[in-house]
Amino acid sequence: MSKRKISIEDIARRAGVSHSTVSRALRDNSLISPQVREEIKKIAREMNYVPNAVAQSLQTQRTNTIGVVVTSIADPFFGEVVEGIEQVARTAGLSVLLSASHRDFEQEIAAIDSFHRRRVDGILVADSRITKHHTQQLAQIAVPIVFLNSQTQDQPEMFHFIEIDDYLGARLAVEHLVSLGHTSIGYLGVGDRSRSNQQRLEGYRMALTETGLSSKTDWVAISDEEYGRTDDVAIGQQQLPKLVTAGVTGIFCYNDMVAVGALLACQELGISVPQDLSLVGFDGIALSRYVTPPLTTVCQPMLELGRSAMQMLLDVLMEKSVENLVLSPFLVKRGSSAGTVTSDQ
Amino acid sequence: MSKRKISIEDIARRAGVSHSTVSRALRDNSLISPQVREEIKKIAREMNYVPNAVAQSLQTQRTNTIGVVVTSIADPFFGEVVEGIEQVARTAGLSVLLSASHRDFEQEIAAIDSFHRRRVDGILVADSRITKHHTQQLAQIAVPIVFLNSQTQDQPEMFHFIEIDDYLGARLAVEHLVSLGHTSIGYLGVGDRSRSNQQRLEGYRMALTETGLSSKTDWVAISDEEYGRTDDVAIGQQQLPKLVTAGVTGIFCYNDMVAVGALLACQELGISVPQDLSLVGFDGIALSRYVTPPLTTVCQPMLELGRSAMQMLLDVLMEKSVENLVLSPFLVKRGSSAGTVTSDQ
DNA sequence: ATGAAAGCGCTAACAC
DNA sequence: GTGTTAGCGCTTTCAT
Repeated sequence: MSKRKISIEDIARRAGVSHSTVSRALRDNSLISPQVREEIKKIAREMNYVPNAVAQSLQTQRTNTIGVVVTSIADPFFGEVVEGIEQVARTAGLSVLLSASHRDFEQEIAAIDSFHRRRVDGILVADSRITKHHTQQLAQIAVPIVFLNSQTQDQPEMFHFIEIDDYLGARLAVEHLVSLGHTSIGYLGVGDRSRSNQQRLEGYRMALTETGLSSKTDWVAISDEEYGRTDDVAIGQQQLPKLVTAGVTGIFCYNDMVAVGALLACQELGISVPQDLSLVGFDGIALSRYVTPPLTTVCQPMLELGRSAMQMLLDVLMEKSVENLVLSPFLVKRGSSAGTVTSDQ
Repeated sequence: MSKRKISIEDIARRAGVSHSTVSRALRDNSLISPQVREEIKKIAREMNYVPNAVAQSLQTQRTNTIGVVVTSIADPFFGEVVEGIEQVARTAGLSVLLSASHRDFEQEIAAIDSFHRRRVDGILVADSRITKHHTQQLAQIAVPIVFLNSQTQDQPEMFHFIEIDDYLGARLAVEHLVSLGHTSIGYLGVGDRSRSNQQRLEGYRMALTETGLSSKTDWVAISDEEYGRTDDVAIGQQQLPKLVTAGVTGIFCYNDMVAVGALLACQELGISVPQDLSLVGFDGIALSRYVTPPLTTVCQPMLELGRSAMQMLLDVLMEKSVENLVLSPFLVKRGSSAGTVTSDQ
């Protein structure tokens, strides 16, 4: 915190008033005569006074700070989300503390705990791994928490959450492929994201069933847990061959990075996308637009996810009533998917 | 800051000791008898005591928090950098406050000011727009600041900085193209990043001169300021045709996003990369690996940039002597560049 | 309209 | 070893 700074006492002394008068003047309290108020402000400016937010926080019991936990800061998905969060946080005069959980339960708790000690006004947790078992400890915290796309099966019902409709997303992807004429549609998923992966898989199965199609067991490829630690692109690359062997003509991928991996594998294997195989991603990260062919993908409104989550937290802080939110993803058709009725077969 | 929490007073009362004894016990002060210490810790645990970092900060004059300013949180480049920062910050027990400047001078100052009020222990600013004119105001701050890849021409010499060698980067790019046999090499830059863009352009010119080649004026395309607000991909797309018309066979692009834009434009114009035209990017963001063809690019060690910057700040805080750092970029050859001696011309 | 005094929760001299 | 006291810089009754 460096050298001693100017305090309201210093200003008070210089202005020949009490420190409480300074405090009031600086905060435009209506009871201070306009003249002294201006005089005090002038002196404060001259002395380069910078209010000490720490002292203010101790007194007011508000830090005007929120904590945000994401799995990885470098992940383009969370980049967008945090951008959205920060935008509305700043507008509301709140600063954001950022921490990474690396999809590790311990680190997630550690981050939340650190925020708790720092007395943040609220916490946002993306991709949480917290289950009901730990609800107890968290309940103590008494700090408003909003979960974004929580990955736990049993959402602690006492907290607020906002999430994207994975079932709907999966349905959009599958229906798109079906509408293109595909009948052998696979799913390429990841092993360690319990909830979203599971719901997308379920959604995929449901959509298939509803359209009168079925899914063979070998049309679903999920990476082993061991690969879970690898990056998603690698997962896509490793798993793609299986699905091709299984004979699918269209694949719904867990997310865009996985889809990119699949695309890379196709290039290596001489499989043309979308002529030989259609690929659909999930998320709609910037990257999806720039690969060749550009990815057809189920977009999550990432910026809005962040913005709305922050707005929910703001509402909680202002003690408004808050409804949990389920956001709808939307399909963006691009070059990686096409019909099966190939002319040049 | 929510409801009233347990304080050391509460624990003291319950343990039948004074609050300072509790304070000492909790912090393993050697003067407290082991038995009471454990007893107190036990009680603290039972009462779910969570130390109030705000009060600690007010007393110790340290917040164990640093502030980080980047131009955009969603930018993949800064994502990596911040990831690096957060890693070493957390290891050192520091939390990070994150804010975006959107390449706007006012917002940058506002962010720094906000950090100042919050009494952060140190500040990291990436892509700063601060010039000597404002050095005065900043000097008052008396908070250690480390600049990362400062974009101002006149670096305030009183602060620490770490940056990447743009001249060397440009040279690597140009020499690579030259070694491939190119003699008509262009530069595709952006209009609003004064320093890095200028140094890369200069480096490009120097490298050309050194290898005995020249550069025609229309071999350099810089987007207008107006496009500056658009995204880099759009800039690349818009500017590429000019350079092609000018007859270059190889282009050094300001960064990867610009290069991707150029690549997209090529695809539309039916220009094959690298057969008809070689492209070299800058940064080495993940995306560069996944476009087709993958980008040959001058990589900045992004994670290391963040880590080292944070380490520098840590050193400053521990009052070690600190040297400014200039990091070297390195070339990664991939598919977007190739020789000019085309066989099928 | 302004000042005096208490207190937010903690650490650290200084006593004993 | 442990308690007493002061104080970090601010906001906020309560007097006047």
